Amino acid sequence: MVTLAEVAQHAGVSASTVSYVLSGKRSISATTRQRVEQSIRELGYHPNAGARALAGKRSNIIALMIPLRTDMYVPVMMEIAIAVATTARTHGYDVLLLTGEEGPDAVRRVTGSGLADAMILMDVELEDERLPLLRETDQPSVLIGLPADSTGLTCVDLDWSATGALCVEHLAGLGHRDIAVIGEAPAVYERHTGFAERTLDGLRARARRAGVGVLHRPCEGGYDALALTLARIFDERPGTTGFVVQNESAVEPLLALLRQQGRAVPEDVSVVAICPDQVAVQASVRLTSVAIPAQEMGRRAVEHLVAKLDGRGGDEVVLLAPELTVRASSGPAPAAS
Amino acid sequence: MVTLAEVAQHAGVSASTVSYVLSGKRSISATTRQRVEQSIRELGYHPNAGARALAGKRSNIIALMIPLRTDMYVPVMMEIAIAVATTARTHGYDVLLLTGEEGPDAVRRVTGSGLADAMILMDVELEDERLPLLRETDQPSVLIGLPADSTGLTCVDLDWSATGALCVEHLAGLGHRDIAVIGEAPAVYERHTGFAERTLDGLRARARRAGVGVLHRPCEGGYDALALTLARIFDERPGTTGFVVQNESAVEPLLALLRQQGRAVPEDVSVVAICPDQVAVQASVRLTSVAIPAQEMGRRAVEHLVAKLDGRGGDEVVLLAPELTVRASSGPAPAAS
DNA sequence: CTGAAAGCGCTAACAA
DNA sequence: TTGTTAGCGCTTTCAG
Repeated sequence: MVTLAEVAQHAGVSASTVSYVLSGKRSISATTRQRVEQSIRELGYHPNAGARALAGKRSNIIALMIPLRTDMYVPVMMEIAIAVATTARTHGYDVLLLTGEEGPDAVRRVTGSGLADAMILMDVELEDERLPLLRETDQPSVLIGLPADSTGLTCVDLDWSATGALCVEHLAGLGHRDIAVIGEAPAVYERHTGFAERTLDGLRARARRAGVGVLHRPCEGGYDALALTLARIFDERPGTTGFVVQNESAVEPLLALLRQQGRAVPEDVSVVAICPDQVAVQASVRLTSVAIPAQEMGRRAVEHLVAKLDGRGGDEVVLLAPELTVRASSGPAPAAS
Repeated sequence: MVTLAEVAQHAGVSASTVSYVLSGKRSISATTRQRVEQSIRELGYHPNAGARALAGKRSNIIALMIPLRTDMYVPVMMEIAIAVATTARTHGYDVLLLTGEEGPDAVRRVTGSGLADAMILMDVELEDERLPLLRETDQPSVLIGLPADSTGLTCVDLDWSATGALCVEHLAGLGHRDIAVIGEAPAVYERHTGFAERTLDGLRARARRAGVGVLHRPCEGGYDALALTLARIFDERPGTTGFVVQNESAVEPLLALLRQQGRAVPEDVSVVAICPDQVAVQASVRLTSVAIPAQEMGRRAVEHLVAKLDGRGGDEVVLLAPELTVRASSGPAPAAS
C-alpha cells in the first residue's frame, strides 16, 4: 500500500505539500505540482479513505436509502439509484446503499458513525418515522418524495398533484365525463405513500372543477387482479370512457382486456398512463402518458445535497412539473349512445 | 459527537477496555461489560467509521459494481442488489454502490483507497477487462456471472447452460421438433455477456442431441420489434411450435401476437420463459419457466465473500441448478399437419 | 482481567 | 510557495 509519506519522499517534498497538491487548497508552484503528480502516477498512489475521513472529518460518501419493498415499480427506483450514483461521482462522492430494513436505526447509525456525510431518502411516506431524526441531525439530507410536513427538509419530487390534474385535464378536454383511475397496490395507499395520495388528490380536485366523475380503484398487478378490478369498474360506472393508470404492471393487462372486450383504444375508451416513457412507448398501444423523470430526480437530489454540503443552498421543496405526451391511446370521447 | 474516550471516562475504564467490549476480542468481566454497555447506550455512542477503518485496516464495506446499462432486465439486478445489501448487513458490512461507468478504474480506486474490503461484480462479460485487476489484487472478490476463464476467481451464477438445455429438454419431451429462441437485445450478445451466450450454447447442444432444430433471434423489447422478429421466424421455419424466451420485455408481446395470429398457447405453440417467477405468474398466460434466482445469487455472493474475508474458503465456481416449473404455456406438440 | 501507549495515513493550523 | 507538527478516534501490542 502506497502512502502519502512515500509519495512525498519520492517527490522530495513534504507530506503537506502532497496533500495540498491533491486538495488544491493552496497554491503550488507548477514544477512542484508536476513532480508530485508524477510520483503519484509512478507509485500508483490512492489516498486512504479511512485516514481522509478521520483527519478531514468528511467521508465523501452519500448514503442512499432505498426501500426493499417489492410492490413499487422497481425500474424507476433503479434508475434513480443509478442517476444518484453517477451524479455523486461527478461531485467526488461515492454512494452507500442502505435498504429500508433497518428503518430509522440506519439513519442513526450512519449519522452517528460518520460513515456518510449526507443522505438521500427514497420512498417517503406522508408521516415518515425517519423525519424527526433528520430534523434533529445536522447532517444534510434530501428526500426524493414529499412528506405531509416538509418543514426544515429538502425534497425533490415530481409534482404528483399536478400530474393527476394534468391527466384529468387531458381527458376532460377530450370530452370524457367518467374517468376510472387504476392505482397502485392497496398496500401503497395503506402506508400513505406520498406520491400515490397526492396524485389522487390532484386528480380529484381537477375532476371536481371540470365536473367529471372519478372512480379510483387500487390494484395489484397482473391479469387476474386487473380483470376483477375492471369488471367492477364497468359494473359500477358503465359509462366510463377514460382511464388513468398509475401502476406499470396493470398497463398491459388493461390494454389486453379492453381489446378482448371489444373496446377499441382510443375510439371507445382513452387511456392515460403515469409511467416512464419507455413503458409508454413499448406497450401494445403507444400510450399517452405523463413521464416519471427518474433520472432527473436522482440528479437533482444529489445536486441539492452537494450544495448543502458546500454551505450553499438551504431547505427547499423542488417539484418537477409534469409533462404529458400525447400518443395513440387517447382521443375524443365517443358520442353518448 | 461521542467518542470512545468519552465512553471510557463515563464508564470509568480505559479506552482499550471499551474497544474490547465492542470487538469481543478479549474476555471482559461481566460487571465491566455492563457498565460499558450502559455508558454506550446513555451517551448514544457510535464508533467512528473512518477511525475504525484507519486503525483496524478494514472498512467493513463491500463494494457492489452494477452496470448502468439499460438493456438488461432491471428488476433482476435490483433484486440482487437488495439481497446483497441485506445479507451484507447481517454480516456487519455496508455496501458501496459503484456504477459501471468508471469501468476498471473503479476497481483500482476502491482497492487502492481501502474504501472497501472486498467487491462483488455484476454483469460480467466473457472477456471482462476488470478481471486482470481482480487477479492481481489481494482484495477478495466475487463475480455474479461467469467469465470465459474463471481461473483464480470466485463466481456465483445460475447454470445458464443447463438452463438452456432444460428448456429444450422440456419442449423436446413434449414432441416439439422446431424451436425458436427469442433472446436478449443484440447488444447483449455483441458484448459477449456470459449468461446470454452460455444459455445459447446449452440450448443448442441439447437440441443437437435431441435432434430438434433451433433458430435463435436476438430481439429488442417491445411490440414492434417482436412483431418483426416473429414474422421472420415463422417465415423461415413455418413449422415452429416451441418458443424459448429469454427477454422479459418480449414475453407479453409474444403472447399477444400469437393470440392475435390465432395461434393458441399451449395447443398450437408452447412457450417456455427464462425469467423471474413473478413475471411468469403475472403474464397473460401463466408461463412454464425457469426461474432466475436473483435473491439467492446475491446472498450466496456475499456469503462467499465474507468467507474469504474471514480467511475461510477460496476460489470456487458456484453454479446454481436451474429449476423448471411447468405452468399453462407448454403442452404436447400438435400433430403434424 | 485491565491499562498505557504507539501508531494507522491524512489534514490543517502554524511557521517560515 | 513550502515545511513542521499536532491531532482525528480507534485498534492493538506490550505490560501489569
